[in-house]
Formats: sequence, C-alpha cells, structure tokens
Amino acid sequence: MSKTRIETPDAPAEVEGTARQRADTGTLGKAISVLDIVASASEPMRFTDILAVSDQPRGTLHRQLSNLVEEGLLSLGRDHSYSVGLRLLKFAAKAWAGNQFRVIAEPHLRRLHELTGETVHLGVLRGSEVIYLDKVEGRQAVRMYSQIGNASPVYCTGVGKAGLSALPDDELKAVVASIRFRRFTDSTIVTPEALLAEIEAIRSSGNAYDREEHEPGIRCVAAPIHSADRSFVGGLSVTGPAYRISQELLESWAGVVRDTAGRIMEDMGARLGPRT
Amino acid sequence: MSKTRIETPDAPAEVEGTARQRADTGTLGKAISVLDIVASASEPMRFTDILAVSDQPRGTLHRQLSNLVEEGLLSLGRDHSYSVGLRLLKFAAKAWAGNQFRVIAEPHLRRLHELTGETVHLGVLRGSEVIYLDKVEGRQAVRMYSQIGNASPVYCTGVGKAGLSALPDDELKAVVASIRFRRFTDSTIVTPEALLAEIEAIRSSGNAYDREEHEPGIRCVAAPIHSADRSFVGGLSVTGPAYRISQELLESWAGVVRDTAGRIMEDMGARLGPRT
DNA sequence: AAACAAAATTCCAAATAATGGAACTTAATT
DNA sequence: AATTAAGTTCCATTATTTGGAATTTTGTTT
Repeated sequence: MSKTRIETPDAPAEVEGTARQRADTGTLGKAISVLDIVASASEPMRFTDILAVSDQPRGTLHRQLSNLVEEGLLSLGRDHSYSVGLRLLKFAAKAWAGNQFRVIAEPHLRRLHELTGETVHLGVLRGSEVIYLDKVEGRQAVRMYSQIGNASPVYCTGVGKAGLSALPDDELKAVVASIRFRRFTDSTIVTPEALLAEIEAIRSSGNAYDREEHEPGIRCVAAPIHSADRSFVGGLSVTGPAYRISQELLESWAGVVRDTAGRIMEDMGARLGPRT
Repeated sequence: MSKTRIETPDAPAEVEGTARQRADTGTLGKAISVLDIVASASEPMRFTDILAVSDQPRGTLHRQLSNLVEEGLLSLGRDHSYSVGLRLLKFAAKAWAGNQFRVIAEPHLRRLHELTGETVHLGVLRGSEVIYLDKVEGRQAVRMYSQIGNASPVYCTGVGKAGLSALPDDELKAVVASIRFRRFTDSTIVTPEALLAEIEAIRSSGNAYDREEHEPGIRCVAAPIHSADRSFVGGLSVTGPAYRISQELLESWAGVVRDTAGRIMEDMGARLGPRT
C-alpha cells in the first residue's frame, strides 16, 4: 500500500495554515502527530487547545502529552502551556550533520552564492511542507540557524514548487489535494488548479519562481533536485529582496541555478549510486 | 514518584562513551530509546548493530525501526543503514526558536562575547549530557549551528560541571552514578570521586573550568545557571584555545562570567516568575 | 554461476499496554 | 464564597505490541 497518499480532506481546523500530516498508524504515530500539532502552532498551546485540534479523547490525549513530556520531546510550562522539548535539538543536530544530501550539496550552494551574491537555500519536500536544510548567505551576522529546519508551505515557495515539479504525477496530485491553501500575499497561489498549471510551466522551463508569493518584497528563482530513487525530492533557490532583484535579473540566474541543481544530482548519483 | 532517578548502573554496552538514558516506560519511551541509540552513534548503524546494543528481540526492534522510519524520525538508506530523519529538523527549529531560556540569555551572551572576545556557549543539562543551546562567536564564518544541539558529556565540559554544581545533592549523586566515564585527554576526570570533589570546589568558588579535559588545546571558564524551579539547569562558558588563553587570563574572566550568569537568572525570575 | 552464509524481514498466538468515558481535583472567574 | 472551566486520574475493555521461529533477501565464497 502506498504510504504517500493523503486522506480526510475535511480535516478539523488547522493549527496554522499548513496541512497536517495524517499517519496515525500505531502508538508512535499518534504521539508524533500530537508533537507535530504543538510544533506547528504559532503560539504556545494549553491542554484544551490541543484537545480541540487533535481528534483524541481527553484521557488519551492527556497520557500522550505526559509521555511526550516524560521523554523530553515536549516540555510543560508552569502556566500549563506545552512547548517543544530540548531533547529534539540533539537529534536534529545529528540529522543535519549526517545528512548526505546536504553534505553533497554544500560546496555547490557556496559556489552559487559567490556567483549571485544573494542568499542560497536548499530545501526538501516533506508532505505539503518544505523544510530548509541549508542556507548560504553573505556576511550578515544574522543568526543563520534560525532558518534551518523551518517549515514553509510548498505552494508559495520557490523550493517547494520546484520540488513538486519533480514528483511523479500521482504523488503530485496527492500532495496538492492535501494542501490547505492560505493567502500570504496578493500573489499567493490559492487554488489547486492554478498550482498544477504552475507546476506544468516549471516542468517545461526547469525553473520555479517565487514572485512575492510568501512574503511581500521577497523573490526567488529555484530549480528541482532529486536523488535517483526519489528518496530525496527538493530544490535549491537564490533569494533576494525585490527592490534589489528585478524579475529580469532573477531570470538571468535561471540557467546557473538549473546547472547547479544538475551538478548536485550528478554528485548524488556518483556518491550514493554505487552502494557504499 | 521521582522521575529524575537513574537505574541499572550495570547497563549493557554503550554506543559511544556517553551513558544512555533509561526510561523505557511505554511504547513511546522504547521507540525514542532506539532513536537515541542511532543518534548517539558516531557512524551509521545497520540493523544488527542496533540489535546488539538495544536489549530488544529481533522482531520487536525491527518493527520499532520501521515505525520510526514511517514517521520520518529515522531514514533507512539503500545500504540498510539507519540515520536520523529530517523531520526532526522542523521540531528542533521550533524548540530552539521558542525556548525562553535561550531568548532571555541571548543578549547577555552577546555582551560577554564583546567583553572577552572569545566564544561564549550556553548549555543545558540533560541526564549525563550537556546540550548546547546557543553559541556566540566572532566573525569566523564557521557554520555556527554545527555546534548547536551537540551533546557532550557533563563530566569533562565547563558548562556540564557548572550545571552539575547547581543540582541538589540527591540528583547530583544520581547523575554521577549514571555516568560512564571515558578518557578524552590526559586531564579528563575519570572517577566519580574526583568529579564530586571538583563539584564541591565549583560550589564554593562559583566557577567551573575545563582544563583541556575534553579536547586538547581547548580551555574554558563557566558558571552555573538555573531557573527558580530548577526546570532549567545549565551553564554558560567562555572558551578559547590554550595557546592564546592562559589559565590566568581565564581566571580573570571568572567574575564577569559569574555576573553574567547571575543577570540571566535575574531576568529569568523577572520574566518567568510572575506567571504570564 | 551455483552454493553457502549472514543479515534482514515477516508471521501470529500470547502478553501487555493503550483506550476512553466518567469521576475527580485543581485553578480561574464571577 | 460560589460557580465554572480546565486539568488530571481511574479502570474495565479493547487494540497493539511482543518475541520466538520461520522465511526471504542480500552478500560472499567456491
């Protein structure tokens, strides 16, 4: 049975704007699902808040939360609000450092940054979200890691749309059907039809654009990346402020972004293909 | 029942040098315990490797691993090796961004960095490990986040020993008893007695030192930090290379490190004490 | 290329842990 | 002080995990 299918398009109220993954298979799945609710919320949730969006009975949910707290995956504040636990930092540090795709892509991201002078992102598709895996930017002492691990909707980011364009049709349709669209700016794509049309355009041109669809004043060009067996599907992008980056300039980078994506895929094939 | 107690000092072979947390309570606990094994390993583990260190029967372990993979907490390479899954990045990004202690401490860390010119760390105790929560360093374009989330042994780091000194005696004894000592350098503390003596010294002076006990050529001064209710116990440190930082220079910073720790604790009391 | 060995995966009756409705306790509000 | 809402505990029922052994797949040797 395919595990990449989606269900219950009539899911209950969402925490944020992002569709929630449904995979309540087994005890672990339910627990992680609860963890995800807390992690997706924009502000701290208390027991009743979680009860409202999770479809679990009181007693059950309470025990699940207690277990998560006991394991350090959640922490319970004195005001009864739950927040994501610090134990996850350790796991994530390992996930990041050990990720082969990131390691392979890194030098290419760096080169692309030198070529364009703008911020370069690497992201991976995860359901209807894109998770940022790496970021290379200028000297700005911005706290870089603040972006890494951030989850954004697929349908309004360059990396997200690029990734979608690399999916086989059935998976694409499944993902698109699971999206709960939310308008972020005037240009945000808010219908499945428009999104599918856009994906078609990306497939023929090889590039995706974010035309201030997620944040006003922010634009990017992106290109899809996927491993041979599609265990990794994502993309990379060059992002910049609209006042500095015209649509023309952005389009002039399209080729080099595609090329970089191509080289990363070559490296993946070379380093991951012949089994280690 | 106290949940901060440790058990089975005669635990089976460890993955690395760090003692493994034991809290196999419930299905979730066992699953996370397996996740922790993979996350603590220095190199990718295959099924049999994990089977050897987990005390689970084949069938059970296999299903647990499958569940973790299904949830995106682990990923299974084509060479049958398990690695930590990218889904954890999203959770960790939230845990980091939303952590109140980190947010409160941040400006203080910055100031301490400006005062000393050396790298400043903030870490939190988690069992017998210290997890780094934040890091402020110079202009070096070092990938900062490579350090954040990293777990190190309590007994050979400044932050770790500082944190230990802030624990009540019973908890301290419990943690120390759970440590599986491993020698990293000539100066590494390798006995419970020596460690307890050192903690006593830290308690009276207010400062902990790492005298090249974890990595040769790396020294630091640290001071303990804890929230009023001890839900947060950790420390902060100023770290530098031995060739540049003499023990005397390090000791000259002891006062300002203590003061910074004190101010952070004041802020915590002010901002977290009166319930939000 | 066939045979062998080792590792990974599947199976299912028995054992165990999760479930969920309702009762209860604690905190917040009038 | 009384009232209401939020959070927590309880326990017989139900569903899930367990784990030993059999099976399949993968990798190595002849």
